Amino acid sequence: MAIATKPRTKRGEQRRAEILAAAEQVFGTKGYSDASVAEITTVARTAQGTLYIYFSGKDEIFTELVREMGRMTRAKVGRAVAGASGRLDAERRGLAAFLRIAAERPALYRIVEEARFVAPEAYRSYFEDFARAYRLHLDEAVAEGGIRPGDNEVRAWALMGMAKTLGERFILWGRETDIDRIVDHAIDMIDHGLRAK
Amino acid sequence: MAIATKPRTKRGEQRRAEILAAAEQVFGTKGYSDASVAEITTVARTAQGTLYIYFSGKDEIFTELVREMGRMTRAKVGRAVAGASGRLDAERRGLAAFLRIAAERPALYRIVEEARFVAPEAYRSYFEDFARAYRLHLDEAVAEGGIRPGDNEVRAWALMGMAKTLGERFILWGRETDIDRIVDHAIDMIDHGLRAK
DNA sequence: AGAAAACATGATCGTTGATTCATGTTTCAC
DNA sequence: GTGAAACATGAATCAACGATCATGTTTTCT
Repeated sequence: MAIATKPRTKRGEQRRAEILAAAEQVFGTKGYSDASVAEITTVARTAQGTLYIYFSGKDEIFTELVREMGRMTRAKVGRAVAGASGRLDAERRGLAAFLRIAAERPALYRIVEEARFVAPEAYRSYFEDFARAYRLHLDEAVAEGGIRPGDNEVRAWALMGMAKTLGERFILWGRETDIDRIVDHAIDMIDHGLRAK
Repeated sequence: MAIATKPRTKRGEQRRAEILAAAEQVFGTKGYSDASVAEITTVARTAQGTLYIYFSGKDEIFTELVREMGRMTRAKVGRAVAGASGRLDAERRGLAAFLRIAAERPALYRIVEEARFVAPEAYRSYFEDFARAYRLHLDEAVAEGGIRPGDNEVRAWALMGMAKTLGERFILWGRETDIDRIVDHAIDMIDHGLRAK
């Protein structure tokens, strides 16, 4: 696999973006191994060889999509959480933002999950980066008395796991349109726990 | 792909089991597509053709492993939860049992997750069967006043998601040996929620 | 013991699909 | 406007691997 170069012209940028968009669609619907380079380039309306100008191979283009999802998720969730009134409000906004991403880019969502097997490095850093930030926010909230003390590393991963699985079940499979309904119920549990008063 | 038959002799039973065990190991370490039938049969110390006496193909043996994980998880978690003093104790025992399975059979754990892409039907029924039972137990607990009312479908999936992700992070990646520590912290959140009193 | 069914073998077949590259076209700096 | 660099093409290559099957061995049943 030869090394690929960054595009140096406007046309190049565009081609690369077209190929990425096509790859998102094809990987997202067929999965990594059923997706062929031939199909990706057909959808992108380019020749097969063109893909290798911008990417070193099938796996690199896949990994790049995982990175894109990482950037997007950090940006959107970060923005959503920015104006929150406290940690529990931030949890609500963050979860809602995440589920909205799943609804808008289901292909990208699946790609990240499949990355666990196709691009384990990229998968791990996606979640570890997210967890690191998550944990820090929880630590701050504990310090400020907004939430009860506890193990925030465990909490961060538990909360990410909830979000992932709710997305899979209600957005990807269930095509739930009322995201707020899911968020309300999940947040109620995160907020108060299950124990009867 | 020809249809495969159930073994009719003791030797047959044993061979099939040997092949399944080899497949668990190979699929679990290399993943579905990097695992070759040749390697599975080498590990099982049989000829390649032998695999096709018991399984119709590479995908069927993989699916069978997902079913095995389903049976084992239902059995072990069911047994663990049986003597619980209430729903919250059942949550604790169930989560602990699940994480112990992840520690004992990490290959099987990975296989189930990869099934999402390799054998989606098997993957869905694994989790939907589990969710159905989970939800019923939560419904009962609400009826008996053991836990607060709420949407138990959302709760069941949220709780399964927590368990899955904690297993991945702390058992598969972190090789955490103190399972009870993880369980304690997670259950504390499930029990009381995050909100400061 | 003998026959039939079940099981085991592994070399071969056939398909698939990622990657390459020689040739042609477009862009852009000067 | 011109030349060099960048970009585009798609047919050909090549390795990998799942599945098969004709032949041989073992088990079971009476």
